[in-house]
Amino acid sequence: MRYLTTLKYIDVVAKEGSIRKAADRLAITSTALNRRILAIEDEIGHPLFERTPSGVRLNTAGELFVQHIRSQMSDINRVLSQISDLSGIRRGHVSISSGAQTISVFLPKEIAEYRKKYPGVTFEVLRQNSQAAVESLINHDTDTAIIFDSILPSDIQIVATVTQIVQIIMAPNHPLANETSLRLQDCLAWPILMPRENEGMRTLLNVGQVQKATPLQTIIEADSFDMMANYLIHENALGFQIPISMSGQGGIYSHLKAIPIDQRDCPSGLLHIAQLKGRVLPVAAAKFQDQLVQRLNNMFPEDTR
Amino acid sequence: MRYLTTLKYIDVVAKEGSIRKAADRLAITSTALNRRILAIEDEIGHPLFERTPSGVRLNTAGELFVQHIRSQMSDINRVLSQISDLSGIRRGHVSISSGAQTISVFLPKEIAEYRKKYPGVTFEVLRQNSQAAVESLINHDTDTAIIFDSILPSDIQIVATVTQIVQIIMAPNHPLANETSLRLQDCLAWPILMPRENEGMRTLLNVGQVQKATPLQTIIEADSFDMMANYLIHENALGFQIPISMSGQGGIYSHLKAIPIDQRDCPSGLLHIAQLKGRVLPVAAAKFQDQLVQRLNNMFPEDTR
DNA sequence: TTAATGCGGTGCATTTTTTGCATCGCAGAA
DNA sequence: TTCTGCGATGCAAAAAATGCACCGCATTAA
Repeated sequence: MRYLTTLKYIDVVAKEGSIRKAADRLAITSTALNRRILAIEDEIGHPLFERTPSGVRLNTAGELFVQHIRSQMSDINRVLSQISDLSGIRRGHVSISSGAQTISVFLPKEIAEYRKKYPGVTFEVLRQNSQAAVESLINHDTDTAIIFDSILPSDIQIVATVTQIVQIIMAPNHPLANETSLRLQDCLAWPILMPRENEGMRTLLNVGQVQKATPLQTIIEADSFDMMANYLIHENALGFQIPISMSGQGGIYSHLKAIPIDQRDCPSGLLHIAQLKGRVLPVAAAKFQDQLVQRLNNMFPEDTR
Repeated sequence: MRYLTTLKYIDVVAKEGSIRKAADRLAITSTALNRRILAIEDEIGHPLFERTPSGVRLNTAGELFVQHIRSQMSDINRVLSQISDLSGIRRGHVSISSGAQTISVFLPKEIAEYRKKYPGVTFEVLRQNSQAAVESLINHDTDTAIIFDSILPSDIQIVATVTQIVQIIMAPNHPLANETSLRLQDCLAWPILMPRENEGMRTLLNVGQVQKATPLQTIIEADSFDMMANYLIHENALGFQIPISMSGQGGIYSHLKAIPIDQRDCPSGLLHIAQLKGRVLPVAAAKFQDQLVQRLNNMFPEDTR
């Protein structure tokens, strides 16, 4: 969209923090870019950038304006894809923030299924923790997010929620593999693979650890659940997981045993589908989000909120 | 905003229904305008207008696009006024749809009070019935609306609601002036001033009339409550009104007597403050709306919903 | 302290885009 | 039928955006 170029430019400058760098990336001269910015600042009657010796930085007005730009850009994309729909083209793009718990097994399956119906739709998947996912939604970098965390800021709209109990996973020949429920103290004797601090699940586990003062023997902290799952094949250790991560038929997880932690030791977590509040999603993203919500409802009918 | 000119042009063309007329209004040549439109249609890859021998008309894609344009335009205005706020200027513009019941006495008082605090804010008041008010909100022609009607479409967000009982108004020396409550049959003997069909109050009165099959002697149908109120000074007739219309200290209404209709004959109506769902109002409009809501709560504490 | 580097801003010639005029073809109206 | 008013188009003039060379300035490195 031609009329949006200036806005696009401003967005890039804001992101690069320097007019020259942005100009470079946009394949124009810094002069031209500089003048566009001066022109629009003049038109607004208020500067958008603070000039520093090392570049530029958005001031408050700039923050407001850039926020508007981003919402405008994603809205025009939505409108354009709706218009394409009219021509029967059915194309579009969906951008998703996903936590590590869902990105490996759950999400690929869902995307594949969606693309069977709409092969013209392209996807972009970002693996992000809760905080980064929220930021991406706010910046319009992603359309929808799958977040495993209890609380979300108020400018995020929760579209669906399921509760997920934390499970302990292990090799099928592990001595604990035949239990139906485990308490944290049962795990003291075994090496533990622990999710990293900024993962939602870690928060839940911390609750149990602090309350019970149970010093688990954490041998590995990782932010990749796949890595941890694969490790369990090689050592008789214990890892943690939530049901949705195990939902796939194939893969590593089908070789592992999952046993729920006793509720007294570790509260259940909440898995949310979320989007930016007040934003109208592009058709493709809205439909995909619908599919996710419906899938969660089907997979965990009793845990849906 | 320079980069919005093309969008503005499209909006005008859509409203005028003709490129030449629009060009005339925009003080440019039809050629230039025509080519801008062709260019953007080309860029979108889909026509926005249907060409007819007598002009142009939006097609479905155009409707979508124009909707986007309007929302963008009002959003940029919001952002700009926020930015002005940063400079401490405190200016802005509020555009209001109001029914005939509130436009005469209630609204001017509120606007005056608001402008005491923010003299830089300008106002635009449209007297519209329920349907037109809804349309104006959707088109972003107005920011907020005061609507006396029971049901509103789902794309309108109701911000506040008070119930308003219908009252019968008359000259203070009217034989019925000392009653504390009136039934419709009490009015049969007197000439009636009736609100017009598309007024919300008329709907309420129709309920009573149909149920009771009471043929009121309607001598004047009007869409101006002021006109009707003034008429009551000259003839011993009866009119209808709701409490909020009488709220002023001075004016015609202070010379008239208002007596509520018995609830069995005429249901209470709902007075809503409403805005377009999902829209972020400009600061000035948001503050004014807040003031209205608070005022209603204070005036009719027991009737607020 | 000085030289060097990298930043945003500016004057001027050049290129690109937009505009206006004259004109066409077309479809209803008179 | 002619006539009128509509959107579209070729072409030249006007306007806007761009690129180049260069400025002043602040920070950094020597």
